[in-house]
Amino acid sequence: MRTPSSKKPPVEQQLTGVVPTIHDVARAAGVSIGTCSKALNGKGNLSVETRERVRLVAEQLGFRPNGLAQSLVWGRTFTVGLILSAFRKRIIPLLTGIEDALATARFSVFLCDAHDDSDREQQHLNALLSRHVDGIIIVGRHLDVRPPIDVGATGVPVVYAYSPTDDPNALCLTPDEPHGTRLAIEHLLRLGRRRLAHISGPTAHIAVPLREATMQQVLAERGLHVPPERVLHGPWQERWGYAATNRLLDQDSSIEAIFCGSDVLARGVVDALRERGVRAPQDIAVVGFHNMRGIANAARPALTTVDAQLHELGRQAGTNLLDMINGQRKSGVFRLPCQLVIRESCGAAVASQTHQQAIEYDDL
Amino acid sequence: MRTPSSKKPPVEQQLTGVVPTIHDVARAAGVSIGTCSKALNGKGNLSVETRERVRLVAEQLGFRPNGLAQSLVWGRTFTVGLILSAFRKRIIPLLTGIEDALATARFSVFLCDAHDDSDREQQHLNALLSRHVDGIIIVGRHLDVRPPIDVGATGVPVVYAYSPTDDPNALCLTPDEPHGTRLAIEHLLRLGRRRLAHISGPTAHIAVPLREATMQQVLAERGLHVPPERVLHGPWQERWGYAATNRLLDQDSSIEAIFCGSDVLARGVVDALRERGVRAPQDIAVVGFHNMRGIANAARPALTTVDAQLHELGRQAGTNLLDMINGQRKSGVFRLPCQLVIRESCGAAVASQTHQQAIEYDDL
DNA sequence: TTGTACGCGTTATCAG
DNA sequence: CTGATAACGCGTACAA
Repeated sequence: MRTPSSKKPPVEQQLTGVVPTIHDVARAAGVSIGTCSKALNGKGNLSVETRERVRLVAEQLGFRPNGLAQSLVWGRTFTVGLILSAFRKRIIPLLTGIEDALATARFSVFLCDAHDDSDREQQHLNALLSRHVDGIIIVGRHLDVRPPIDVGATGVPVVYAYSPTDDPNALCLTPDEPHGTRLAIEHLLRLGRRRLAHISGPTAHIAVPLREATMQQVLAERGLHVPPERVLHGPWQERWGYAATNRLLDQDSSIEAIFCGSDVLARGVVDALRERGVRAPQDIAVVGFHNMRGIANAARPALTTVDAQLHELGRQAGTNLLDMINGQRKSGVFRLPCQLVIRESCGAAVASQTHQQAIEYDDL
Repeated sequence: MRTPSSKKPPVEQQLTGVVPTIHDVARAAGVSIGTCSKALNGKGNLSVETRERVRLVAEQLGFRPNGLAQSLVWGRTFTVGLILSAFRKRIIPLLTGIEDALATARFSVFLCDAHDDSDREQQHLNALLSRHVDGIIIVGRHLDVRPPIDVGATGVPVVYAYSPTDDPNALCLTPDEPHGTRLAIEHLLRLGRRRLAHISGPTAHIAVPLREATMQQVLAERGLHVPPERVLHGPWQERWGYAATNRLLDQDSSIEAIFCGSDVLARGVVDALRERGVRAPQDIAVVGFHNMRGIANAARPALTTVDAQLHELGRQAGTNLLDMINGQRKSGVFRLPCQLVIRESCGAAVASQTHQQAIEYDDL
């Protein structure tokens, strides 16, 4: 039998009082806990009077149902796990997109940072599974294919966002960088630029050679080509963009445009051009990648760049996961379109300063 | 009575088999669930043989205790809620610090983004409380004092990280920016700079006037002072740092050093100096704030700047919360020391490029 | 050394 | 219209 006062002092309820359970509400309202539950959840047939009375009492006591007990009964927790290979600036829009979609559906999100360590990733995964999350989102570090996670017999749905995996019946959402590259190159061609150069990062990760190949392909469709000596690889640093530009222009003054593997590099590029007295975009147009707003807007001229739409990708990862949690089966790799953001460094009226009005006013 | 086979098909266990409970383990091992529990948790007195047998069976079945049920029994969930006023780049080190401390203690973290909306914050808080988190960390948007949250009668411990609150018995950890400012100014004085200028952001948030006041105070201790015309406020943009520098030098060529309210501004400053032919640091030394590595290292010269040690602050927020969860009572506002990172723009040997070796090699 | 039975807080299915 | 009572999965005193 249940001791009526299993709580310490059943007296004072307000200040530092023990949190009330449904038993307390039932007792205070003079009904059974069954009735109480029905009253609060709007189920069953109850007299309007009792229902209201119970609700009032619950309100007064500050009753809040214990989610653990609910989850145990429901077999659902309304939580999802978010495993990050690493916590980087660039994926913030992705994270907010995911959070948006899930919080809207009243799901809570477990944040797990694997620190690029597969052991830690496994630990987090185990924790998530014992907490019975309803779904999992994996955000990889690069766009390279990553190994799939093993949820065992739990059947917990998994979505891979950003980096895909090679498990054929997993759902992967990844930015369509070839599409973004195509947008950029076609934009340059439309503006009459023919003699391009490409400054990018280390070839170790798939994204770098992929962008380069796509660039060449788009150009090839017009019978054009970027010769090897106008393609330069180095570290992802402004200084490399700067140095590469100087190296490039020292040996070839006929270049009409530079397509960069990132905004960081592009900023180094425009700095180098300005200091050489080369006008951008009139003499040489520049296009970046990633649309890092701070960098792109601070550059002189502000950078035209490819936006991977990571917030939208995150949102879709979230909603797709919710669908899967609701029983839908989904799989395959989906590449989401990019968008070209046009600023002064290529295509926008040089005088326009509208983009700069996006003041980062919170940067304290 | 409990139906022995409450699971659908008690046959296949491996592929897509239902996840086993402690009952399944007990049955498979031929013991009662009580014995089973003890065997798995190392409690009670069991024969080594049974204990091993049970453990083996559990292993084979891939048994994983249901955390919900455990939490219900323990009265603890080993989870904490992390409420962010807004998700900004700058607080990433803070977040990783928090995650580090908590994950090490095997706590899971609920990530809640309030989007600068107090209603959403309240919703997240309610969700966290019904999920019975063991503790909560609040990360504000600015360094200004923020309103406290109300955990009602739950007694859930709360730590405010970054921005403090005015609840006298709350625990707040916030960077000691006056200390950081003092480090910067004293560094400048040590290098013999006397005629300083200050370029900063909008005065709306406390951090801006506070840094300025501290600067004046440190100078006053040496009988020095920065006159109002050498203190400039504007938006947090590189362009403002650039413009402010030009305005400053147009009317006063005797300035020996510029203390900036952020690295973003400082980068605009060094660009302006270079383009005017003013040498930094020889003619004018420059100090920034925040140590945003990308910006600070890309600037020419690389920026000497104040680091708020947010990773460490996050770590301490985590460990302090764990202490409170374990029963310790803590309160008060604690200001954590900053650190001056010396680079070429003020104090470091100009030729040294060591800092730049911190290549952000993952910036794909 | 092992098993039984109760409790954690809630929902849901029955009788009444 | 309302009240017992059985789950949900686990930990643990207490009994055997």
